[in-house]
Amino acid sequence: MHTHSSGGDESTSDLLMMAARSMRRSFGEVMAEYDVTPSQARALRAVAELGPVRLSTLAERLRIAPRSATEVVDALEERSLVARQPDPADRRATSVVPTSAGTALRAKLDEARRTATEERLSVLSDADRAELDRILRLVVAQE
Amino acid sequence: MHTHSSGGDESTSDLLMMAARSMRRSFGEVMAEYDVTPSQARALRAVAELGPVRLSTLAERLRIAPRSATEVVDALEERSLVARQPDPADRRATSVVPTSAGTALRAKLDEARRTATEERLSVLSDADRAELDRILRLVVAQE
DNA sequence: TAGTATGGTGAGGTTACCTCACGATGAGGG
DNA sequence: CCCTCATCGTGAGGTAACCTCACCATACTA
Repeated sequence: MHTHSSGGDESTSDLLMMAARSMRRSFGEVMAEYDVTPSQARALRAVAELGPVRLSTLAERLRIAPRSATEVVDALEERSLVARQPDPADRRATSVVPTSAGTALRAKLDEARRTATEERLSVLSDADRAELDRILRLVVAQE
Repeated sequence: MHTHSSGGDESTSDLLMMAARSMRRSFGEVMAEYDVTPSQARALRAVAELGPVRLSTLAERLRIAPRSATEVVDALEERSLVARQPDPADRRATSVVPTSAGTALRAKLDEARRTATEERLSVLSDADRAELDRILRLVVAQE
């Protein structure tokens, strides 16, 4: 059994989960201020990144069922953060585009998310920070 | 602006979130095999750790409303993984204890979780692993 | 002992998912 | 050309995991 630790009794993966959760939590608070739910924020982000995108493609990107993409797009459309457009190439499809308000909010949220999450890493020295970055990249890289 | 990276375009916190998500995903698959939902697994774990525990205390530990603790305990009780007992010290309160089946399942899940999450870290050398552990401990330590 | 606080739970609501069925459209074969 | 079959989005309806609010029984405090 591994015992790499020297402080508490949590395993390395526990620590990773704890760190991630605390970040999620603080970003969650920020999102709440903007009155946006996590799933809406994810979807807005994806739409802003993908430009005009089909619902099915968006669903795939968000790893949710197409039906669920319909729902979150409904919510964003109601807030005028995205708009539905007929896809010129396929009359069955609708493509989703961010409105200017959507793009603006996305930028704000992105900034807030960055701030909230990076804040948690601010205790680290530059060297530790770089080490963490390097090691996590190894972990994430495996296919 | 920080640019600690040398590989992709994700920030360090993004990487951390990505790693955590992939771990959650693989553990989720394992839990599904045992037909236990994530919240049930968390609650079972907490009950097993805390021994006989009041619902309100359990709620606090799980960071959910007392009413929600009632629900998850209902679910676990229905599966005979925990039992409700009258608290001898306070007749309003009920304390929750794991059954032997509950304790057994908890051990299995714990092992499965460990395997699933640690698997993701297995690409790391022992030195990197220890470094990651040390650095994450710093991040998590800030109350 | 009256008044207030606390422990658990019924009732009812929300979010974010899901599956299934369906109508509209597209694409390929005979 | 039309018939079949796949695909696109969505209505209908369901679930898990939360929530608040109201309530009753019990405990604590003055």
